[in-house]
Amino acid sequence: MARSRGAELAVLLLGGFHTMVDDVQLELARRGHAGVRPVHEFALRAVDAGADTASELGRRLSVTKQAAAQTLAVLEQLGYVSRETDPEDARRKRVRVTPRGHELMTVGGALFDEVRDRWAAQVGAPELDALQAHLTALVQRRSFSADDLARFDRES
Amino acid sequence: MARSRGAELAVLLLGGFHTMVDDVQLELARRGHAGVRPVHEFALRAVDAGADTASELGRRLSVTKQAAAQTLAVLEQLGYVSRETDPEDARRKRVRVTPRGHELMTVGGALFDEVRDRWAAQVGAPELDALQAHLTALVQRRSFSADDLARFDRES
DNA sequence: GTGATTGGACAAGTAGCTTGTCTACCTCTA
DNA sequence: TAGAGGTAGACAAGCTACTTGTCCAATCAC
Repeated sequence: MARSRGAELAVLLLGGFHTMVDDVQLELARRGHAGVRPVHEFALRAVDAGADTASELGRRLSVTKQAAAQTLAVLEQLGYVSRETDPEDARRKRVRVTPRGHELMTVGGALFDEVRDRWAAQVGAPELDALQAHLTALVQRRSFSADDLARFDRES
Repeated sequence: MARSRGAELAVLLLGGFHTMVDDVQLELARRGHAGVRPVHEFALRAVDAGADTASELGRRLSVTKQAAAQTLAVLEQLGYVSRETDPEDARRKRVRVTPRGHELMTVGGALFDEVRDRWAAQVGAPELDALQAHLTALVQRRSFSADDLARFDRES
């Protein structure tokens, strides 16, 4: 039974994501950022973009605040964020990205770009640009990256 | 901090996969196949393609045989596969896709194709064909779908 | 035949999420 | 200004899908 073109496409999309992430993660580990999962890096970006409490991060990532708090606990333990009580609202603990966290974001972004460059060399830059533009149009209704990332986890 | 084009692409790939799968899964549930996760459908295809024991399925999906056995137990409970001892090798329990299982594969494939058709209508059929062809070239080193799917799980 | 390999099963552990519950704190309004 | 309702965070228990470890029975290779 031949698989449908549609199912093939779905697998390719996931495979493509996975290919990129695996490459990046391997290289991140070599550069002193072992144990970082995709969700970590994207959660970090969300924090940096303003989701500076567990509850808010949970909303952005479409997970419960408890799950977000767990992610933040990991990020804190790895030294990527710090937490301090908010002087203006004693309920809150404000989360801030540490210098090491920013370094991870910078290095991670650069590594993703490197993978993309290799891809561009393989299929042609205009073709890859078109691919990305089309995907953007097709996926635009979806938020930030949200629960997509929340659902992508396990790591080697 | 602007996200890198590379990281954007990664998110788009995952988002695209997720968009397709969500649509298909919703419709499958409406058609009497509630509770089916992507890994189920793809495991079913692997079984149908010859991975007819738990150990072999585990190898194909890059998970342990125990994990594969658990997936098969779910598939069996949902009526998509049946298991019987192999008369030629008393260690084995041969797994076969039931008629209901084949129906799931057929319907699922058609639903994926429908999503793809909608996408083709949105960005143009030649453009989508090109996108898929390029992705195929970029991802070709990866196996079947393998651990990509094994890592994609949780469902609403 | 005997040792190594394989398939399947059982058990325990892990990771990351969930829901539920609780307390402390803030905000809005009568 | 008191009290109702909402929000932030923490703790606990439970779920799911995976893992590793162990075991036994059947088969294979020499």
